[in-house]
Amino acid sequence: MVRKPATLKDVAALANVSRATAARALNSYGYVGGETAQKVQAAAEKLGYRGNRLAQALRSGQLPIVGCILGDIQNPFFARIAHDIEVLARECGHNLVIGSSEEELAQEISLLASLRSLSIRGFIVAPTSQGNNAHLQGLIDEDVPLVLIDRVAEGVDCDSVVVDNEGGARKAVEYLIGMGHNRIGLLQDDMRIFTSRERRSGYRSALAAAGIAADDRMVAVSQSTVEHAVDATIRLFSQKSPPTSLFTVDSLMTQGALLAFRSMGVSIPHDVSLIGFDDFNLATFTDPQITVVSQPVSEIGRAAARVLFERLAGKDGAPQKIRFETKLIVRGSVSRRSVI
Amino acid sequence: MVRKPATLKDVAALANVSRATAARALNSYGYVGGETAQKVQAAAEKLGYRGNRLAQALRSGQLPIVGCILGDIQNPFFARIAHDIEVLARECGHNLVIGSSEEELAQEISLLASLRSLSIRGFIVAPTSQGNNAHLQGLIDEDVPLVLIDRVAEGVDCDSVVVDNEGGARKAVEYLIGMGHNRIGLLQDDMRIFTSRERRSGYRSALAAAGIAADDRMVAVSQSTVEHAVDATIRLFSQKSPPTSLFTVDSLMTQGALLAFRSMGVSIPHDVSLIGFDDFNLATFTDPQITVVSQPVSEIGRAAARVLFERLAGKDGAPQKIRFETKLIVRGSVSRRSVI
DNA sequence: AATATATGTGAGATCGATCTCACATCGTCT
DNA sequence: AGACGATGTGAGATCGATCTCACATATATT
Repeated sequence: MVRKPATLKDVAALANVSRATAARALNSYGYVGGETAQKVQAAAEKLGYRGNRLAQALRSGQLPIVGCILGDIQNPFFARIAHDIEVLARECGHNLVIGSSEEELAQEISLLASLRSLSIRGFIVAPTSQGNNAHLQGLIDEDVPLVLIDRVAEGVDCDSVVVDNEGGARKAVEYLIGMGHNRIGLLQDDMRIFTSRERRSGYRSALAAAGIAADDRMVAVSQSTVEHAVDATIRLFSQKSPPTSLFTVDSLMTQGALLAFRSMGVSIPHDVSLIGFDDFNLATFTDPQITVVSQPVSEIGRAAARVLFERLAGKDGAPQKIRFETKLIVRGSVSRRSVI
Repeated sequence: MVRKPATLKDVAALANVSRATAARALNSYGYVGGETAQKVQAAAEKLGYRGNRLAQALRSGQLPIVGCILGDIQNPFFARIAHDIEVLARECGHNLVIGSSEEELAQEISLLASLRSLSIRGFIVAPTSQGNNAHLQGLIDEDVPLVLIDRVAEGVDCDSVVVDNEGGARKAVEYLIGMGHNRIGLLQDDMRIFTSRERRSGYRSALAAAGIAADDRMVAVSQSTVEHAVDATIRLFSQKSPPTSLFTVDSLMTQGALLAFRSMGVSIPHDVSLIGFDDFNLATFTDPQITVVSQPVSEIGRAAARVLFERLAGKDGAPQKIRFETKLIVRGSVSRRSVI
């Protein structure tokens, strides 16, 4: 029952022509007699011939696969992006290899090396690290198309798709300040991560503009998972004089903060005000609904894929740096606080 | 600046040996002189040689990649599974290609064909369809390892990892009945989908056991996304005599139902009781917390990957049919109803 | 000393598809 | 009639790694 897939040789034999002719007939290039072409088509049909993409790739040097290295597919933000990229890739006749760096530079590097040895055509990467991006520069040096997504990497000059993190964070914090808050907490993930740095920078600049001194006790750092965020929030709010409001840098952390507040019996927005970066499905179900800075998630993956496939199609030119705006969506998780 | 990656030939030339010897030195097989081996290693090192996996694969007939076709990576259930598979694959020196069938059989078939032409080593598939599984049978006929996940396909005899859908659904509905409900709604996705059928079957058998007649007006069908579930729920509860309780077959639909109830001003559990299949992060944050039937999501992907890699390692034997138990987690979204 | 065995190495075939080149066979134009 | 272009086709090289086979040496055994 174990029959090997048919090869071009088989097709050629069945059609009584040479491999070269069979190839011409199937890929329609060069001169092929009409009748011959038919014979070959028929033979291919009968054998269920379906070219070996590996062999084709060996010859052409390129496998019709694009690689995608993200922080974590479990994060709905990245899941959405991965999905959109996959859809576009399929439309372009490519498949998608996914790797998760788990925010470890070493992992990212080894994953990339492993994918490169596959002669993959192009990459979309959400780089983990700030500096140390020789592995990414290496791609560029060898003219392998690379699109950075969600984050840019220092000193790596290539296409990128990001959002206005700093501006979004600033809007959020300015809104809190405008509502009378001055003890504003920040729940962020690791400083190695670009978005985390930018969002913190927006947080800081909003504070500075309002003349509020930065205070490290107002800042908690955790990994970007619901569980870690719960712990970090509890720690942050167990201090003697905790923040009166909290800005969280992504939706998983927002959810973690929500769960933490519930477990601590802290009421939102009565006891603490909350505002998150990145919208999420249940943000409007919770009571109160959660005020967030939203980013156009559905655009990001598509934009990155579009740029990548343009490059694969041979488009030259200066790197495209796409940056989407963010939007403050006011709901009910922030309350006005009379200044004391 | 564009230097091609070094090939074995380059290494051999630099080390002044033949390609064969270089290969032997690098892969340590056959006889190689100690000194020669060193020279080759050094040359490889200097050139940054890193074998072309494509060429290796063409020769061996197999690319160290496993394919994974799921319904939708955006579903946190599948995202979790994909993540776990990716981690295990990496440990086994493989990469992961992901495709989304979007619950379309045609898509699943074409995706599988496209991945097969890559000479991928094995597959993990969540089959969309009930019958019509010739494409899956084709894999088995050619001895390509295949593990079905979350769902099994009729007439396809291979490894599989599923949960006790029927039992889980029965537990949920029995619990509702025990709480005095007899107008029990079901929000399910397409009947083509295995889990949907099984969970409905559990729903039906619980009703039947309690002597409650099945009523099609109590059943709503929608795609498995939050948005579609919102609409379906609203339709279901806009009838003259709507259900007094609802069982939803997955977490996205549960979230959709929650949003729908909120928008309709229906209070849980006062007006309507709700119980969902598959737990989710915010289930304990909502007010009330949501009662669910949980499945061991973190086990499923890992189990499937483990089985797949055992097969890839050459393990023979009868198909493994793994089936995990589900667990009813009682929280606060179901209220006792006095029988009228 | 002669044969057997262990140890190293290289030439060339192979995987499957593609592409260049050479060689046909037509028709057409001067 | 001879020549040139258009049209069709096949032989063989190529992509890069691997593996078989043949051929060397060196060491061991009788």
